[in-house]
Amino acid sequence: MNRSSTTTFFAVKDYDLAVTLNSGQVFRWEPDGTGWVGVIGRNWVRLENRNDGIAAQAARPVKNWDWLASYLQIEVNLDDVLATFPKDTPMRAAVAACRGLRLLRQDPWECLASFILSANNQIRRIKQLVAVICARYGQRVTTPEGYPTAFAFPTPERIALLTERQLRECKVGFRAPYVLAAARAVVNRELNLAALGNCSYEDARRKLLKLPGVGPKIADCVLLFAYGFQRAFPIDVWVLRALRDFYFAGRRMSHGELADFIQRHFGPFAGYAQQYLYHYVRMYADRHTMLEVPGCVAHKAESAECKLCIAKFRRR
DNA sequence: TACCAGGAGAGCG
DNA sequence: CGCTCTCATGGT
Repeated sequence: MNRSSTTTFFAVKDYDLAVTLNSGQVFRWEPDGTGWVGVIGRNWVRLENRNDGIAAQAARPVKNWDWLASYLQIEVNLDDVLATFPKDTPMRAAVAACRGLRLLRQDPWECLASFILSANNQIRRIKQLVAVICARYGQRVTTPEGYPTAFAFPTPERIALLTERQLRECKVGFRAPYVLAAARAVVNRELNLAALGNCSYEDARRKLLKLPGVGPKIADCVLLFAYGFQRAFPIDVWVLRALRDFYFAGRRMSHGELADFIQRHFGPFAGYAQQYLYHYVRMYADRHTMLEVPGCVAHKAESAECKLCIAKFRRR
């Protein structure tokens, strides 16, 4: 039995915190020197990469760190995941560019509410919205000496008590009634988030899709990032561009054609592969560089239909 | 100024 | 089914 301590260490290889915490799957982490500070549940945490793993610091002594190991998915052997990816050129390039990218296992309610806020929004702004909502309505959590105050993500009970107006005052815009409806659905037991993990992927997805403001993309984000359904394959604008340009020569695809291809091509860890594609194309966007991907069929053919390359180019 | 953002709902043919 | 418009808001 380990002694209670405010610090611990996870021996793990191929785990890059910067890539993982900035890959658009979570909105609660801020850089702190050479590490990262965030709140998981009611716990303030600081994480830092070491050569041979991850050093963690909490605000209070911790006896059992299982909750953090689960959140970080420490036990996942990344090589086993990567080995299942298709061996095509775009996936190879994405894996090479995103070394150490992992999928977290987040709290379902926080994940659901956060991704409802993500609709037609930008990551930078989603982070701001979440921070404001936590600061305004979340419970304050203990922080170590010298660190600014930190807040937990507000419970569905707390959100359900708010008015749409109060949420709009947090600048969430048209998403206000959606967040409110989700909170109320959880509180009045129309939706049992804890039970979704025991459902099949299809059942869980159907139940999430009943919520207003939750469509296929947001449902798949929650199923992948909070429940670990590895089949879930969120398709946002960037992933759609990546699929279209990498695998369909820049032409438009029907929904059926797309779903068919994804199921056939990406294997048992399709959701993981999706995250690599997403972060891969997005990291070039942030650098304002034109994406010259070996394997980008449309680009290789110098077709004007390579929307991904055009998008990068126009961002300069 | 116009367009975009880890979308989804409503109205239309 | 598939298309288009709209929904707040802030950044480029």
